[in-house]
Amino acid sequence: MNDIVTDCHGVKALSEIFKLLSEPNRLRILCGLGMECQSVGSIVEETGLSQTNVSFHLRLLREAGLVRPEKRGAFVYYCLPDQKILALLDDFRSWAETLEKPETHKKAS
Amino acid sequence: MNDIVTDCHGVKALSEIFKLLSEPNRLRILCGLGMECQSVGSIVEETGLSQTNVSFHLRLLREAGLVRPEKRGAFVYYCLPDQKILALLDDFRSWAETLEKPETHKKAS
DNA sequence: CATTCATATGAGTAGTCGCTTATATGATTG
DNA sequence: CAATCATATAAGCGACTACTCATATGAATG
Repeated sequence: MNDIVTDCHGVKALSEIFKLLSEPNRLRILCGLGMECQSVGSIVEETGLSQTNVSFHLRLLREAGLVRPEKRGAFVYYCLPDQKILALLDDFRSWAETLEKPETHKKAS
Repeated sequence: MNDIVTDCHGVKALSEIFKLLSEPNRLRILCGLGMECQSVGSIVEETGLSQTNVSFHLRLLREAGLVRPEKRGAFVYYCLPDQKILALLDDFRSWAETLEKPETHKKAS
């Protein structure tokens, strides 16, 4: 019995997570939530995105279970279900920094 | 310069990596490379994708440094630059399985 | 060198994504 | 309950993506 990785099952589900994380603004939202739960308005303020846009992204993250809403009066606070993702993101980032991109052969004609 | 980017630096680069990983076929290609370097033809066979399509995906992965080409006669073998990515993918996958997706409120009206 | 094999590139296209401009829901306050 | 605040949804548009077909490059072989 090989690894998940070796026989590649779960690829579809994994790719969907990555698709969510592939949007810079969504990634910023998640990063901002790292510290503590935040209201939508607070996220709007912090990111500089429109309220509509933030709501749009939050819905996608919410439906995937990447963030969890929490009603507090008229406000909705969004939280990370666990902190593990922050560590994962950090691992990924430090690994990504080690990647050597090949030369981009630009011809001076 | 008040920025979230200071908090979440590297977000742009990270999101680009995730975008590459967000395509199921690319993820499968990477998985297949986990064990050993493979020729393009071998990847085509293994994935069932068209040769053109595989070449297209390989270019993106190559340009990002996620795979490395290695000429062997008329063949080009593609390899992972390091095995770390396999561990990262596996970490991500097992974390993803713990995510609880919210109810999708279907009204039977 | 001409042909064949292995891979790469380019043009075109259907579908998806992210964002914007309205508008709706639902809670709070007077 | 009317008005306002906080958030969510809907429709539409431009940009991007993944794929296909056609073709190009470059190595191996006769």
